[in-house]
Amino acid sequence: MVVAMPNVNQRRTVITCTNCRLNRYCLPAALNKSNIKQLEAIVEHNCSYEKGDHLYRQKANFKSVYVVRSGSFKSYAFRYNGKGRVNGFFFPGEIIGMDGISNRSHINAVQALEHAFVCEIPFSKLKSLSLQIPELQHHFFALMGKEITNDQEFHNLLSSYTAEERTAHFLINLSSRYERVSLSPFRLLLPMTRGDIGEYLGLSLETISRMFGKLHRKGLIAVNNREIELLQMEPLLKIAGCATK
Amino acid sequence: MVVAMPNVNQRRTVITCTNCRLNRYCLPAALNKSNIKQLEAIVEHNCSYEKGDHLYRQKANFKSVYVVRSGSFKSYAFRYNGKGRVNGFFFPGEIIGMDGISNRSHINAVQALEHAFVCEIPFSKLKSLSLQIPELQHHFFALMGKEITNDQEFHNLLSSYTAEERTAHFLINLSSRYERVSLSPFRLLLPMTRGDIGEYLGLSLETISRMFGKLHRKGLIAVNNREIELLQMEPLLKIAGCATK
DNA sequence: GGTCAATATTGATTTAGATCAAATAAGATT
DNA sequence: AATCTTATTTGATCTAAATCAATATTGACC
Repeated sequence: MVVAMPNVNQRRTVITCTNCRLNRYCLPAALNKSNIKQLEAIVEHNCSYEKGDHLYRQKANFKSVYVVRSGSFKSYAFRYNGKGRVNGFFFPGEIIGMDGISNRSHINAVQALEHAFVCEIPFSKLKSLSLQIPELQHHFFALMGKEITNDQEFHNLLSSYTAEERTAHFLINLSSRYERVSLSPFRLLLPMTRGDIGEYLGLSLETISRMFGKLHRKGLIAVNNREIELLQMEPLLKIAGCATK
Repeated sequence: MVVAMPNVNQRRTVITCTNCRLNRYCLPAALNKSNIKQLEAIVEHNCSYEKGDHLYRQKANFKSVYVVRSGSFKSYAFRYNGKGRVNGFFFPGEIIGMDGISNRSHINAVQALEHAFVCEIPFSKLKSLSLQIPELQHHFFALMGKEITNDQEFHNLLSSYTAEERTAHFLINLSSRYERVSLSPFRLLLPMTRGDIGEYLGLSLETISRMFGKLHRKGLIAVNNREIELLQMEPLLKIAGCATK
């Protein structure tokens, strides 16, 4: 059902895939106008979450995948031994919930880091529609493939990068994800704590703080609590282990 | 095309999905007999690789996914800064190549660790067939989903487990993968070097050797070069951070 | 505005695992 | 069998980052 709920970005307008500002980055990107209408019909637009609310919890039944419309989320999981925590952050245009596809239950919990809206897409309906629309099937395979390559590049990072390299990589990565949805790539407002970043990067929160300090002293970034400004991209990219074109 | 090539497991027999000893673990698992025939028609059975041969290299065009029939492979990647290496091992029944789906080019290279056979499945044909056979589409989504959850659990391991925990986890994980294809889960013949394991687990090769020694001194495993015997599963599972049912 | 709790910084100390360095041991090649 | 190369083990030392500890800052709530 399409709901007439005002949203941070598009007030007083009925939200649909057709008029959504993120449709270039989301599932509709692969579809023609009539197919987008079909997609719209299965999407629950603009579900609202407050900071700290859970989108789902560990072991919850898997029913849907979700796309962030505004705000941000973190996913986390612990094993029975208490180890392990944050394993992902999600920003507008990004898909949440693929951790439940194989098992029919989610291995992670997902929690809003700030007030946020998401669209919910029931997975069984998405699969049926994918059988009718080859482009949609193709696109969803590609999205899952992207998730796989991202995770593998992260494996690489965790198994061989120093604290400074990980921290720089984290900032560069956020920068490009912010840029993708027309947020400033040079002025990052972090919705997560140093502790969250540390768990995500396999470092202690103190080390994150120190690495921000180190990059600041090198003149590469400016740090003001949760606001990080990227001042010199070239050296940052180099430290992050990204090709500098 | 079906080829009459003798294979380690099934000599003097034409290999097809129907008669393959791995068909319970592979794509046919989800299909009925007539659908399996359709799948067979698009699979290139029994491509042979010698130790050290590459299945594909980094940045190679993505055309197919592969299923290991016998033998084993490792995947690896380096970034331009030289960091990062082994990021996966593949055993019979497991799928290789999903690192190429999103980009149409592979981010990893994949190399045989010993003499091996694989089946090659052209991805465009697999996608077409998936549009006709909903069970196949469902199953491939599930396989990709499984890859995603595995990678995320590995994120957890690399960001919060000690050297001993990682090493135990590695052994337990191999054990269950061996068991799945009817190999002994207690007597592991490792096809990879300590260096490969180290790169995979984000540890030095010396540390892998020392951890094998440590687990040996605790009486949990016996080590004879590449042959590892798991002597006490319960404490191993505990160290590995797995629930001991 | 004032109190409390959560978050972040900074310094001192410890430590797990890396690195350096030999010495075996196993496989491959002739 | 002898040689060479590659892989493994083991010990000594070093270091990056964790941990411990204290303080400072920010934000939430009454």
